[in-house]
Amino acid sequence: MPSEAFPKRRSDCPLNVSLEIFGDRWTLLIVRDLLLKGRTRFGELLEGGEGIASNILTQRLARLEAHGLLKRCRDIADARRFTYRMTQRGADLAPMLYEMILWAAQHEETAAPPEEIEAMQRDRAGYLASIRQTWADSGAS
Amino acid sequence: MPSEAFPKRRSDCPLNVSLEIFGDRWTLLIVRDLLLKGRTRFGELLEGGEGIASNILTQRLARLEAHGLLKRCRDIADARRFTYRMTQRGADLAPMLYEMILWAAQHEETAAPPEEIEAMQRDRAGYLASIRQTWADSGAS
DNA sequence: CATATTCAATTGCAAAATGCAAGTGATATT
DNA sequence: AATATCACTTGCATTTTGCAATTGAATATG
Repeated sequence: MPSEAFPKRRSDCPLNVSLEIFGDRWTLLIVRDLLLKGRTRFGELLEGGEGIASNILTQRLARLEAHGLLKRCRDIADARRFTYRMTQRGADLAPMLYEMILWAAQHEETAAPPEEIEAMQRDRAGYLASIRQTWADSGAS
Repeated sequence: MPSEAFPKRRSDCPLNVSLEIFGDRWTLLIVRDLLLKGRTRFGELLEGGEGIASNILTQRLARLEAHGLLKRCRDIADARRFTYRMTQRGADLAPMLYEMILWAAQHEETAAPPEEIEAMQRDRAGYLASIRQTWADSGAS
């Protein structure tokens, strides 16, 4: 019997599988903050800029953890705290994020500085490498 | 005052902009059928495999059209029908779809044949070119 | 012409997800 | 001991979704 985090799939099409894991308005914003902005704590994620509610954040973090995209650990220094870090599996979403960001920046008016977008476009590999760096710096194992 | 299809943005972050346009469980499945499977009609999209409801399909098609990702035309042969085709703007989502498909196929059990995934991975440019071909064949202008 | 069928879309209504404010318990700080 | 912080959790109103039945326009059939 499928649990809450793993309801029965509508189909096994890989695109659908992706959408059932992170196809909603919030999940990838959390991934952005963890992977691209180097955030690690609940409170930091709450202030992500789009105003996610704490109950939604809790639920999405639990779902991402259940799918092995992030891991949740007690903070060593402060036992009230947890740290949230993307796993390798989760960090592998970077190329997809890159394409989503680039599409919007090219086709819509966004807050992304044009020169940054041009740099992204010019050096995709470099951009992805810098994400891997951010991720590694956050203390991923 | 923002219309229904264009509610006020939560933020102008390009990732958020993308998510506000197609960040839900259904929209990209429709894009998949239009762009990758060469479907063009409402009835074909209804039978996409995941069982989308007709009211959701109508709403998503309208939203995609409002954002200029597809265009809706009366069928020349049968005036009851409409044809739905991705625009260039919409077809530019192909690299993102590629990454979403690849991620799921690499990290989850999916219906995608492993040899197809390996071929995709080996020749990204070729895969994207074949999508452009499918799209062009559907009669896009 | 009359009837039936196809097509895209709409309606009604139940169920689920979301948004928001307030509250909880465990831990830390003073 | 008193207060503050942190990560949730709860309650409840609003919104979105899912599903089945239905609509009206256009087409096909007898």
